[in-house]
Amino acid sequence: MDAERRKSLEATTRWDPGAVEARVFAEWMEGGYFHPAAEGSPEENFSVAIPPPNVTGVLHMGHALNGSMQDALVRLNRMRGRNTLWILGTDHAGIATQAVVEKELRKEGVSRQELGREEFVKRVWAWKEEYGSRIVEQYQRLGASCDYERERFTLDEGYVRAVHRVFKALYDKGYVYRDNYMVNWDPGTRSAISDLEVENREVEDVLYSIDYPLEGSERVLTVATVRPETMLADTAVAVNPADERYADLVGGFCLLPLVGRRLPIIADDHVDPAFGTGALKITPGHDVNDFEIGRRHGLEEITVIGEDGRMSEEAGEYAGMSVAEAQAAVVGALREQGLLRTEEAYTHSVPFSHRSGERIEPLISLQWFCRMDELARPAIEAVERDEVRISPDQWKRVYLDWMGEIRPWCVSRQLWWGHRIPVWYCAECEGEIVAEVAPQRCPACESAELRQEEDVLDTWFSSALWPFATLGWPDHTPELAAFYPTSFLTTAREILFLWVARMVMMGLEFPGAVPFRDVYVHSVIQARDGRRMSKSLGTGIDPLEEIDVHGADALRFGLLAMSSTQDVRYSDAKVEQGRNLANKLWNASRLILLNAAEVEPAPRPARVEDRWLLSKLERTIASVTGKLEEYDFAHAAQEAYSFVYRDLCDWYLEIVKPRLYDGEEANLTATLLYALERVLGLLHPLMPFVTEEIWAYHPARDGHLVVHAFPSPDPSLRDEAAEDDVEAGIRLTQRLRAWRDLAAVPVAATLPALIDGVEPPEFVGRLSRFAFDGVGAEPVSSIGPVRVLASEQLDAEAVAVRLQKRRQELEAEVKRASRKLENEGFVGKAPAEVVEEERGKLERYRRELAELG
RNA sequence: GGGCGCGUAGCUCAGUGGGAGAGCGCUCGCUUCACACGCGAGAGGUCGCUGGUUCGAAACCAGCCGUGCCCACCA
Repeated sequence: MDAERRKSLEATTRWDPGAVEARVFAEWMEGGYFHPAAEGSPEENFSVAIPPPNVTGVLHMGHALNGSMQDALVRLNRMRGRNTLWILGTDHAGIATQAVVEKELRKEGVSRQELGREEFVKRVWAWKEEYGSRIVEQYQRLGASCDYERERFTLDEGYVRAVHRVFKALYDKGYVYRDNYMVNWDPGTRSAISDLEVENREVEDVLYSIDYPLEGSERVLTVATVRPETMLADTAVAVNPADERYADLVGGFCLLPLVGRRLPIIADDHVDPAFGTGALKITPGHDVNDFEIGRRHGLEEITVIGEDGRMSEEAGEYAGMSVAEAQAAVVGALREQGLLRTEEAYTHSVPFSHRSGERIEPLISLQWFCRMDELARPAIEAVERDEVRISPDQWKRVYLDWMGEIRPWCVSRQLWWGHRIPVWYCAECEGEIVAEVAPQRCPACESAELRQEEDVLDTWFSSALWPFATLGWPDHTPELAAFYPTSFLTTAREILFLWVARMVMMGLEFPGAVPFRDVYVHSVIQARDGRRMSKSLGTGIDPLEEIDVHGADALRFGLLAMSSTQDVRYSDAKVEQGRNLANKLWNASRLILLNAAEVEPAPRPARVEDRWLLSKLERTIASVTGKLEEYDFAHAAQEAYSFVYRDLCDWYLEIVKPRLYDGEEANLTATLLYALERVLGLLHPLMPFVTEEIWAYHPARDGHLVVHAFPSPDPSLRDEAAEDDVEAGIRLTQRLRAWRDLAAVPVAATLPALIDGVEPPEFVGRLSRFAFDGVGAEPVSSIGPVRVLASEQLDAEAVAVRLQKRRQELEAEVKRASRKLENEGFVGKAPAEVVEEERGKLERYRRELAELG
């Protein structure tokens, strides 16, 4: 270390992440450490595909947690010498991105329709070029060691080829088809959406009972509905076939009020005789159940609500009204005619669009669908056989349950931004051509008048190809050969079906192998008050601000430490704990580095505390590494913290300070430098910046820590005897300090004492300020083997209080242990070693009590 | 309607069959030559409730109360 650097290290008494992080990150990038060669096999290599954030996105806590976990594993494996790739990229996010650009246009007073499709898509690309890398830069602030040179986008050129290849293949197999079917229509985005993008909310509606007159009779059939406006599209009334009340009416007709249409009365099992009157109006055009019933009975499908959420021409006098207006009008008319029997408040769950927040309007619409059952079968088997391991394991069941009941996926969206569906329609022969590239002529009739499908694909259709499309599939690229299947995936549970399950299906169907070996479903970090973190609720906490204030290492540590298998509230305290740990590490390292002699780092224990430290370090390395491997990030972080604070700083460094300041003991500095090197390596996956920066001052440094060897276990350094001896010494030191405190001894006073029994390690007397060479004076108290001698620094009364307290503690313990040992059941049935242990305790307590007198 | 969680110190959370733990907060004491983002010592808990299993339960079982999430086409 040259004089300049030494001076700077001496002066920097606090870890200052703001001054260091950007520089260290730039060094990593320059070193090219994140950009592996496409060599080796997926079995030897380690690869992770990042869940691609939306291009419109800004880094939120979910990304930060997810990223901290992935980076911990990526760095661990890179340091272990594996060829490691972390694939990065962004998602074109159809609806979100289109909405952002449309909003911009509105400010300019232009609509996308006025602009036209081609121009609009150009505008979105321009937006993407300008703002699309924002979130990627934010991942860099976190320290994420992604391969930024291989960044991908779900709409880039190669990706489009992959999507077209997949669409055509699924079409050729008959999985993808076009059909008029009931879909979840989102009036907000004016597009169909999939079942998974629908969320059900409890809503209070009014349940209306309406009388439908029977044809040729004075009787009426009373039906119940929360959506009277849809009656305009009714085409039947259904009753349960077993319902005797209506048996004679089945096959007859009733008359639809307001409209006058004759409605057949049909029997269907779906009808619950116990609900309402047991008669159900059937609206195949606007209700999912009714649609199914209608198809079973061959009913007419009438549509009275348009895609704009307003009543259509078919609604007659109600045409043009909003759904709410039509409802009021219909109810008014029914009331006037005396057909409205009852109105009651009714709470039920109603589908809403997850995208726009608007109430879903079930509509019959011509859309593209993908049949899923064939694709699901191998994806179920792969998880059942643990070829894809999902943990924590309750999520495996959730995955399997959902896959078992999978339904067709509506993949078309009425948007402009996205993968335009590669289907062309011939104007001449009306043929349908599915092709990977735009065809020039119709293969059937040679016509050149071809029109491409207007709709685009669901964004999740392209995301489903992420792990292999990013590696160059459908080409046989070196990247694909080296890194597919990927090793590991972390994800939030909300996209288990939307994304993870579909990747497994597509991976098996196309490259023909599972996309990843391990899926870890992490918990949700909630806002401080326990609500969801959400931008709209204003409950989000900005990870970038946390990084500004406490540093990236602090945030990473905090997030990992607070993560758990259950959802947790965001804990500022844990982030501060991380910041404190970074600072502690920095200062402990300063102590070592500024006092280190010029020696090779090596474990050269000279005293029992050295053997203890090395043994504890071994234990910690094994344990922390094991926790990381089983994705137990919280305990990995806590154990690393505890080692650094407790074992290394509070005890070992305090114990060896005199030896260190002496500067004559080469063995000690060799051991310290060795321990420091291993600690930095161990902590680097969790806290990359501070560890890399400290490493820059380490005399053994031969390159960046990011590619330094991760500490491998060295069982020869385990020493249980040293651990026992030093830990006994630590406990004794703590008891002596507590004794002093209670006896109100001045802090600086050194108390005379002597040892009766086994000599404790040297540090005990020093750290507790007892001198064990006392002679002559009278013992006033015993603490283990230590006999405290009378001196003018002792307040007799305070000592008496202290002794009394200890006596009471011991008496309680003796009582507890005796009672246990007098219990015949315990002595007779508990394992022998448990009983033996209890006997030992009792004896020790009795002995100490006797010593106290 | 079905499923999965959770209820432990003032707060946020670990612990899942043998003496209640961590971080933060709180109290007391420290200008100790790495660090006050520090050091030392403490206080603080009928482990939601009720039963059961067991020599022994915070942990296992049952019921109840409270609370969160996911899935679901009964108007």
